[in-house]
Amino acid sequence: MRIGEVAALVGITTRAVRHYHHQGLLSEPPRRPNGYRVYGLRDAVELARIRRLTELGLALEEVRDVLADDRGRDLHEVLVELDADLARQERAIQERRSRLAVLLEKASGADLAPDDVVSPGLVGLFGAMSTSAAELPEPALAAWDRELLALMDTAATPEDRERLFAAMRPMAADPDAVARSYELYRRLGELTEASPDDPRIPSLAAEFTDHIPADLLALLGPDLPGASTDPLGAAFLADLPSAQAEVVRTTLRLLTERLS
Amino acid sequence: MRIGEVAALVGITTRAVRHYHHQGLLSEPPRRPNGYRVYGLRDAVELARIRRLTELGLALEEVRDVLADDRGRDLHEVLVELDADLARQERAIQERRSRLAVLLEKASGADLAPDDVVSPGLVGLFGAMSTSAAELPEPALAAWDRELLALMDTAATPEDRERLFAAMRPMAADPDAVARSYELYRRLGELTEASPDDPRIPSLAAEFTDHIPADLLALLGPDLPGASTDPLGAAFLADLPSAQAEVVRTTLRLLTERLS
DNA sequence: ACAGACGTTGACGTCGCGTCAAGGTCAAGC
DNA sequence: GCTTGACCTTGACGCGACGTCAACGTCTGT
Repeated sequence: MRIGEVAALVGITTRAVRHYHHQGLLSEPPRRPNGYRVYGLRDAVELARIRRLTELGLALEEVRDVLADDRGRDLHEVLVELDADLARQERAIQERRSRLAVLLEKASGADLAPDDVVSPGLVGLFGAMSTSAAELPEPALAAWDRELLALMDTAATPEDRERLFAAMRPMAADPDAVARSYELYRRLGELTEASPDDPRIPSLAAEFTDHIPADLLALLGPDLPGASTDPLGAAFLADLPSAQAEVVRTTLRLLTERLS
Repeated sequence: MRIGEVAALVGITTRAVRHYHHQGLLSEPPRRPNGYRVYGLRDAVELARIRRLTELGLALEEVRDVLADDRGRDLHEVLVELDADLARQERAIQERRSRLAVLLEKASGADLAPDDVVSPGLVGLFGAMSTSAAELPEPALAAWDRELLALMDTAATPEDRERLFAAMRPMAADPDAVARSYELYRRLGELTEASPDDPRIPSLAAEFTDHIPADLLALLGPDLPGASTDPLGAAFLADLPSAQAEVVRTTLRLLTERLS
């Protein structure tokens, strides 16, 4: 047989056959005087073996090792390992699909924005908030805060997220609390052009401080953004107009005091 | 923030961040006088968005399109398509795992050779044969035939295989039939050194012909290897010593006559 | 002053082939 | 004999999402 025939017989391309030669998986067969390779049935059987193993997901190098060692022990180990690997992949795909399912379900009712691609827990949190705030316009700064939450969603460990979202859920589900949050954000928004010593700053900071529930504060406590050492806090403050940054700084100071 | 800080914040490598810049997923931020990139919170949020989408399995190009078009319709289509793709992958993995499971189960009892990596149907067929022939030594040519079967396993369509294996199973499960097969193979093996006009050839061919059940012959009928046109038959005969090839040729001729 | 941890650009490696490019070979039909 | 078209040959680049040097400049702490 010539290369195209043997390739068609085992259902692969001629390119793949030559590739296997090149990688040392299959020894080069004899040639006709014109240079054409001549394959026998043994080659076809060997190719079929290679193909079955690669279709299982073995890398070509592993296939080569298996065919070289040529006895079962080694193959068995490889297959067990492969099965574990496939199991991992399967779980990963299922995880992704479940996240997708949440998104697609949500999208069937409402419109879908790119920043909505977050963990199911956070989707639930946002859903609760938007229900609570059904009639209220959302202040720009609150939307920004939501983006920050989405950012945290990728940064923290799953357990941390769970606890954080659990602590926030009561607030998100309470229409009064959400309305109060929006009111505070609105007043913060009014300070865009204010000077850093505006008289409204201390009182607004105090009200923000009072608005944070004790359990949520306790949870946040250990790593309250010091705004001095960590780059996240620094970038956060650097992005805000100075009066607003002052409110945040004061609020953080008050919260730290409340913790001690 | 510098690049390492923003990368750590969203849980990716600096190389990935620069890659995203290079691919146009994220615009280049301003630089310090020393050339260092300076990132703000918006960049971190954007990176987190990119990361969430890529983790779902979107290609960078798709992510770029989604972020560019920036409204839900397009994203929704992409996600539906993605879900379908993931579903395909999941099925493929499950298929592979189920084949692996058959192999691993079999391997726990007996030893495992590379050529045993075949379809479940064929594994069952071989299992039935080895049970039927528990006490008999397997002739070398029968082993060779088994390899050919494994070869067909990859070549034919699943339905063809199913029917073929179904037709062969009664023979494989019948100890008398298997013993008879082995006997014929043994006598074929004795012809390795014989001349092409050895007197044992016609009778052996006749016995082989009689040994094939009618239903199996009917199934094989349409594409009985003519040994003239198709390369598989030619290679098969070319690989055999001349006397044995003569037996095969005669048997094929007799079978063809029996069909007409 | 110097070590060590950061940053910069640029380029090559990964893996299993697909896909040209630039030819040579062969059987069939004119 | 000539052409056409299907096959064969080797060699080299492309893909996708970065990892990993290399060769170098910059900042920070002791």
